Amino acid sequence: MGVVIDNTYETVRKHFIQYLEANGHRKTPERYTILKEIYAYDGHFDIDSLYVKMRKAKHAISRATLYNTMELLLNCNLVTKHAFNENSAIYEKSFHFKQHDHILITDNNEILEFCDPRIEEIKKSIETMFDVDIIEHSLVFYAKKKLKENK
Amino acid sequence: MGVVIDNTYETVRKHFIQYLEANGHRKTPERYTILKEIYAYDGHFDIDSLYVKMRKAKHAISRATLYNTMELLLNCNLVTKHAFNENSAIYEKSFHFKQHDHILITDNNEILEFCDPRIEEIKKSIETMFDVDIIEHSLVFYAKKKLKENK
DNA sequence: CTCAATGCAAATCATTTGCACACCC
DNA sequence: GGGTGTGCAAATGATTTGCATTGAG
Repeated sequence: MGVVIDNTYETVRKHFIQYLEANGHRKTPERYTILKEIYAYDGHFDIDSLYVKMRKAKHAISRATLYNTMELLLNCNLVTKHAFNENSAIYEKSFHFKQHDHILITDNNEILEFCDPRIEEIKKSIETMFDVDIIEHSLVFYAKKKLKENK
Repeated sequence: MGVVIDNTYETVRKHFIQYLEANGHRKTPERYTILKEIYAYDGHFDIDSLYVKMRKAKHAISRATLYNTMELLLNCNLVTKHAFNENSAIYEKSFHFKQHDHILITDNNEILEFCDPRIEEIKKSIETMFDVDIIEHSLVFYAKKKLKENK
């Protein structure tokens, strides 16, 4: 019961290779390294965190290459990009992961995830009402943790 | 039937004055000018557009002051700030306007607005499920206009 | 008078770009 | 070999900051 989803690095790498070949991009070691490090992340990350991670792992990969490669990974849907805060973009790996939306705990910048089918319904209504095709959406709740009642 | 809502500049100005006094901020002419120009806007705007508008109206107000004042106006809920695109922030006046969410038409960066009560329901579910208080939310649909069927 | 607010210019920070060199194809 | 990809450093663009001056209270 339930679909077995395979998003191990090996599978994801194959997907990336397909994309690179289909679009005439070179298969450089840097690109694989970046993909691997991204898929080793548990949650969300920004470019600077990724850059530091690379440095610690002794990979001499420049920021320019990180930005370049993120563009490729976005195009083949292996990562997703968010603009939660106005400063730096936040990314997360996204291959075969269940689509979800986010809750930002403003106290500590913690990021939670949730799925709610009603968003899909709203989306359908909007498409009909405005005669548009919705390509994607972003729903973020900004919240505070409820204080424990120590009555 | 229905509540009469007053968001003329005069009323909004009173609200701003209350806020300034309550927080010990000075009532400078620049602040009133900025509020007035913002409320003369029909839709959304960014800081640069506002700056140019000021210049054309012969108001010698610096960008620094614009940024400062936006902060005050955000605090007293007279404007709302969005991060639709990752570059520059987008603002809109918000006093006693019906809360709404946005559709971004990616072809031409047009911004549409909609209200859907189901978001409020989702919000309540999330608050219960995660034991948090949601302060605000942001829902954006990125869409393309549907091509006319000329069959 | 005093200190917060302003205007200007310089500083910052994420991201982009230009260019010489490296290496995938 | 040829041209894309890379690293580096410089450029960009939005926003912030430092500081001398102004003016609201």
